[in-house]
Amino acid sequence: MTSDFEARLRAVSLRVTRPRLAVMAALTDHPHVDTDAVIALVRADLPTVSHQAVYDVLRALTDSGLVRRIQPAGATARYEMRVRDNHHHVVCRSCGAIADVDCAVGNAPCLTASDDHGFVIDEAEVVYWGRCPACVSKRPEGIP
Amino acid sequence: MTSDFEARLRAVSLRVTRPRLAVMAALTDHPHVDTDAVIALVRADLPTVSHQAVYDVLRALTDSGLVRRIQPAGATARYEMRVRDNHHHVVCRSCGAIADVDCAVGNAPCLTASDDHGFVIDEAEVVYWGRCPACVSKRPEGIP
DNA sequence: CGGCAAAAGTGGAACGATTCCAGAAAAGGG
DNA sequence: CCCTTTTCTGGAATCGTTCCACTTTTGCCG
Repeated sequence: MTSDFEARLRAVSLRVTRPRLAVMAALTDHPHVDTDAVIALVRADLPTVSHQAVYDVLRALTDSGLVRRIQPAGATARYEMRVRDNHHHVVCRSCGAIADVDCAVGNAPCLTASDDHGFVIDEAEVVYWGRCPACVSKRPEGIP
Repeated sequence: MTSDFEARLRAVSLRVTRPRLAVMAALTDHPHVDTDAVIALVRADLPTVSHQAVYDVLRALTDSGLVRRIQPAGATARYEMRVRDNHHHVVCRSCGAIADVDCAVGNAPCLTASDDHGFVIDEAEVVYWGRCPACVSKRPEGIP
């Protein structure tokens, strides 16, 4: 597993460091976590890692395409390892929980805007907003 | 025009105040502006309005559905008056420019996730990422 | 028309996520 | 094993936004 992470890092010419491996392990076990959670998870293994290192690692991994950053409106950034498969997310308005959703209508339509205003579009991001099962059962009616 | 804004405010039982009318006028003339820009536009008419008043007004209008807040990942919040018509946005990766895009595939598919994980979904938000005509013509290749 | 309670606005301080910075440590090619 | 470059540390700074206590306005009501 670690050697897999190593290979992926080398494939994008990033050096293999303990903080990077720890971040990749954390994201593999915990999809959709925010930076604070990543810091906590990484420090469980490597207690001396600085918050800045985690920010740097997340940026390096995101820039090189090994990690995907998702940032629902009004929330802090979250990260996941699942990448390059055009999946989307459902976000709970009450508790912020996130779940994966495969592309609703296949591949093509998601990337096709009705009028692109001359923009060169390379990605269509879809966020479904609603309430998760737990929040719905707590309060069947509207948001608290 | 102002009387239209008044009517809309009263319709959602909000008091009619100068700052609120000024914000509505600013958003009508300038779609997709951020809070700073709204503050500047409002102060052109009412120089003494505090930044806090603008934040409060934007929140009140957004909560009551008169204004829509959009917040592309990694950018500050932006606001628009066009509301309740299920339109989406294209965002330029280089300069942050935003343009409106009508729903790509009609109404139904946009709200239909392939597997909703038990979430009660009430909205599907789509953001198209790419590069605007101006940025493409400046640097036809990748992002700077 | 003038008064009153509730709603809005003012100005300034506080906050939280993220970034900037300069120096120390570690990675990996020769 | 050494040297250059990349990465990490620790602390300060930034930026958008929110919190707070107090003052002003709005709009209902007599």
